[in-house]
Amino acid sequence: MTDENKPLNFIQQIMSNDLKESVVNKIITRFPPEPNGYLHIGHAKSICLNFGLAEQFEGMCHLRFDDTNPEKENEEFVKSIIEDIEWLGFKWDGDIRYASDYFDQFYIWAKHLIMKNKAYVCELNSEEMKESRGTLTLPGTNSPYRDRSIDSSIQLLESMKTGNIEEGSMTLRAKIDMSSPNINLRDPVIYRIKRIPHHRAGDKWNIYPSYDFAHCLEDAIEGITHSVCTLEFSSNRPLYDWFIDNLPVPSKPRQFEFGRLNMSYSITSKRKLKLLVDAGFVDGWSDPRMLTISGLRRRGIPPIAIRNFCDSLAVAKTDGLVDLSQFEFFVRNELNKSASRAMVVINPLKVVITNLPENHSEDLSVPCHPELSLGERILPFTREIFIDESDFKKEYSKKFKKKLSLGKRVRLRNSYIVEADDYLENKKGEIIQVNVSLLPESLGEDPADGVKPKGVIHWVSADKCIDCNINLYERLFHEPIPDGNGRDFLETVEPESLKILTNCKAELSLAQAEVGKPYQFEREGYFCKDDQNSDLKKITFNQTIALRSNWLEHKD
RNA sequence: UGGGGUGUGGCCAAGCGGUUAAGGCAGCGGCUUUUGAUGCCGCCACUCGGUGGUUCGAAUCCACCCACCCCAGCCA
Repeated sequence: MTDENKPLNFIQQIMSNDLKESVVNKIITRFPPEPNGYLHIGHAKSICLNFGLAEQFEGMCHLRFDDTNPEKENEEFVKSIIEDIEWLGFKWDGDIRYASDYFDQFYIWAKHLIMKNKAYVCELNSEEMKESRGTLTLPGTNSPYRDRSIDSSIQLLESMKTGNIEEGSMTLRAKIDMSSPNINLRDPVIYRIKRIPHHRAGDKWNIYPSYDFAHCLEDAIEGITHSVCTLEFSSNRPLYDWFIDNLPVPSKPRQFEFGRLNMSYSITSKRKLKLLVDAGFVDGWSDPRMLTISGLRRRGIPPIAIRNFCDSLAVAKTDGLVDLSQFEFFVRNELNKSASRAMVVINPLKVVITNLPENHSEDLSVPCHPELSLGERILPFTREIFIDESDFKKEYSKKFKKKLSLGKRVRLRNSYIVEADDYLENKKGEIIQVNVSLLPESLGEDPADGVKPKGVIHWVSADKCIDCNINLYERLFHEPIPDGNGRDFLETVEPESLKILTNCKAELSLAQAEVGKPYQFEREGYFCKDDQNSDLKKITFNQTIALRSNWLEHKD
């Protein structure tokens, strides 16, 4: 799985060293999602990192839901997260864990801090607390409740817990240093009152632990050795260490931060993705235009492509912007290897092969892949076929040499060579039919006269095909950094990013297309059957990604 | 602005005092091809945010400066 030629990243170096010097004897990592939204490609990087590290160093990786805020969390999100991790192909060690399983222990440790005079119940409301916290340059001032007695804090915490105190009126705070240059250390909140039930803990609690208090303790309880998170938590690390140092925890985990993944023309923020979903800009969390794991799945991107992409990413402390094309490379690379080939005409134009009898029908057996033995499929070849509108033009031009024009010939992919004789137009001057003649001996052979066609085009039998819809996608945002320089990212949403084509013609074999299986529609791109808009009458295919094209109009 | 972090080609990134400054993506040129796909070949930083210094030798060490990111939720 891991490439030995690749130099170790800084976390691997630390782990390798910790093992060598017996700082730890086994690496234990964790992936700790908050169930308040769906996972996206940024999480995939973290998943691949944490699970990958555990595998590489023969350690363990836990899956733990950081469910400390019942206001935003629910079971739907828990379910989707589990589904996405499994789909990516990872298996966590032991049972699924939940921060809420440790609530009793957290409470005991909170009282422990009070007893050691390291925490106190504060009656400042949020505005007052904000004022007394100071600013980046000014130190904060001590809360008037900072020196209240230990007994009083213990009693008030108990009342907070049992639901006798109004929300927002009291908090439990760590007693650290109101003048610390690190604002996180200015008596941070440990517990806040939320008199709402928890999706797992029920109505047992009216107070819930804050992230900073809970996260390090969860890690310590589970024996996590290396708690890997993203860069924005760097200034929380001293607080992480403070709790670990001041509580009788069973182990001493350490936190390490790496740069999160940003992708051009995309949003990798759960909060902002939720905005897109809630405002109806997209078709739910699994809209194929979003880089959510479920969106990528619905779009037909193989999990291995996501993993290979994530593994190619640097684990460092720089926060860069990865070009979407870098991801697309891994998608095409995987799909080219694994996708079955098929022919689908997206904008059909009727072609009549005039030198074939009316009822001509010939079954061509053709391979499903140019190199791999993925089997064969039957292609019915008949007198009337469809080709794509863009593959015929009356006049030949050098630029158009690979396509069909009057007097010129092309190869029908997997079939015969035809030559265009004439065409029919409607009143509007649109071409509605092309008449061609077929070169009889040209199946699998070069033409007898030695004039080889320059191009190959795809086609579908007009009578023996299926109708289908095709969803074509463009990037969801028209700015490389949708939320760049203070802009509202919703304003950069591209309204035309989904194009639905309803008159497409697919080869017969695609009637049996399976959801989750990738297909290459030759000369067009990669597609998959949509799991939401396909029915027995008509299938919808989602475009995964177009084929690369080096062909430029201005050349030739 | 106090604190924390980061600056190597269009993008990502290796580099850890002595290399002609890896590699990938993108781009460009060519060959092959019954997918203008794939594959293959070639090109693409006299220079590492800037300026000084240390050294026989600096992207790597030191000093100062500049730019960008994160922290002032009872979010995570």
